[in-house]
Amino acid sequence: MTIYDELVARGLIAQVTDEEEIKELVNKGEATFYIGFDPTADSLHVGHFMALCLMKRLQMAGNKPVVLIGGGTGYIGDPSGRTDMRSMMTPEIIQHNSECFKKQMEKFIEFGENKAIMVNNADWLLDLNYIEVLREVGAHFSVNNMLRAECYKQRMEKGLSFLELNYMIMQAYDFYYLFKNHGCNMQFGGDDQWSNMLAGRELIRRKLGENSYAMTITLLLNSEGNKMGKTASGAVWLDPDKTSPFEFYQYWRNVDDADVLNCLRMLTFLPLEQINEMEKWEGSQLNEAKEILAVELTTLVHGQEEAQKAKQAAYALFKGGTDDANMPSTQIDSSLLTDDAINIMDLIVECGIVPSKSEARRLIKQGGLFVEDAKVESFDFSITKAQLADGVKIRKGKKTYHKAFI
RNA sequence: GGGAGAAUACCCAAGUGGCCAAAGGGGGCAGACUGUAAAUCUGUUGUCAGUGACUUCGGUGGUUCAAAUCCACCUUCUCCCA
Repeated sequence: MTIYDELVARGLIAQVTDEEEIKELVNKGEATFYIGFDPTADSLHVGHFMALCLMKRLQMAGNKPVVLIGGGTGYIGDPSGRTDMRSMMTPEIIQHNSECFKKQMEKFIEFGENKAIMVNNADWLLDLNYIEVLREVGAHFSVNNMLRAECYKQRMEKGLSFLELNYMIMQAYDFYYLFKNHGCNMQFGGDDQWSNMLAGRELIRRKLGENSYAMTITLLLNSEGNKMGKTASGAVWLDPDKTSPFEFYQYWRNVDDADVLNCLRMLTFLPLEQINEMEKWEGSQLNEAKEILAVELTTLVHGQEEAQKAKQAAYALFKGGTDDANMPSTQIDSSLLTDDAINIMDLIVECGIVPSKSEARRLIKQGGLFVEDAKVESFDFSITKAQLADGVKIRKGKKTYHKAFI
């Protein structure tokens, strides 16, 4: 199976500008493609992960990836798919975030001579001269057309600043710049980037009279049509300090039945035959598929060792095993103890299991808090120093486990 | 530049002087049922202390015994006209 067919079979491709030509380019390994990442946070998340996987797949097929860090576009903020204005980031934060991105990416993509390269559009965008840009680039854009683009349409109601309107132009310029200076003939991105990508393609055509290509990746949605990789407390991060390997594992272990196969296909590197085999699985057997998904992804992101630890921790907690060494834990400072003991509510707030004491109170009242698998019945329940010395297993509801020790 | 309007808790959205910690929905959390799933049903959802206190309705001041609600100014956004 050719790489292009595989991408299609995995459901990764949303839109392409020219299927036949792209197919040939990619299959022959002749594409130099770029994907842009805006440094909006200090860690990559699951959404980025998909793009990285795609890069890896294409790299394995001989194509050359260009990672573009949006150190310059970060100054503007992409309005696509957003209903509110992005808050502006300071240069220091952008710089910091860019560096965090770079570190994380190095784990996935091979950089180096004739391999992937990484560029930062701050290097060329920040020095642009306004008048020059208007003449050289702005002249090629029709505001009428821009406003027709899907990404701006949604914002016509809520309002769109001139700053944000320029995001498209900056991104188009990026593509043009990379085309000219790095021979980059293709751009990939999330499906919400489609209009921006077409704009770049258009710019290249008008300025250089050359053809370039664009392709978007299907957004990872769950069966309800929401973006995946989001939890109530925010995104699922790739940084182990922001989302622990155990939580990461659990996130995937807990996806809806309806979404498992999709995730396996789009996110893992398992052979398609193997995944198709799982399609026959039904009911509780899907739990196995979820486990495979969780192990595969955790391995990719955090390494095999962490993945196994997470799996074992999950087994210990949910299948009655004994190994509880790998669950999330918090060390309690002895200064929090009074008379060598700590109240259970204070303890779980300290561990971050609940955000406030009121919430802790509620939890206990509703019978959702367990210490060493025994339900906590009273607000006065407390844990002694001796117990903490051995490590105390705390459970909130059915799925949240935490260990406190001293 | 002129005119009209909006800002409420995680989100959407009621509320136009005391009965407002603030309806309703979504989301979240917990319970039951399950397969660590979905759907469903129940409870809960500002903070701190056990039936009470404190802080909240864009910001700052003011009127009043009493303000999310009235007034002034500021900020941000939307719409109409130029």
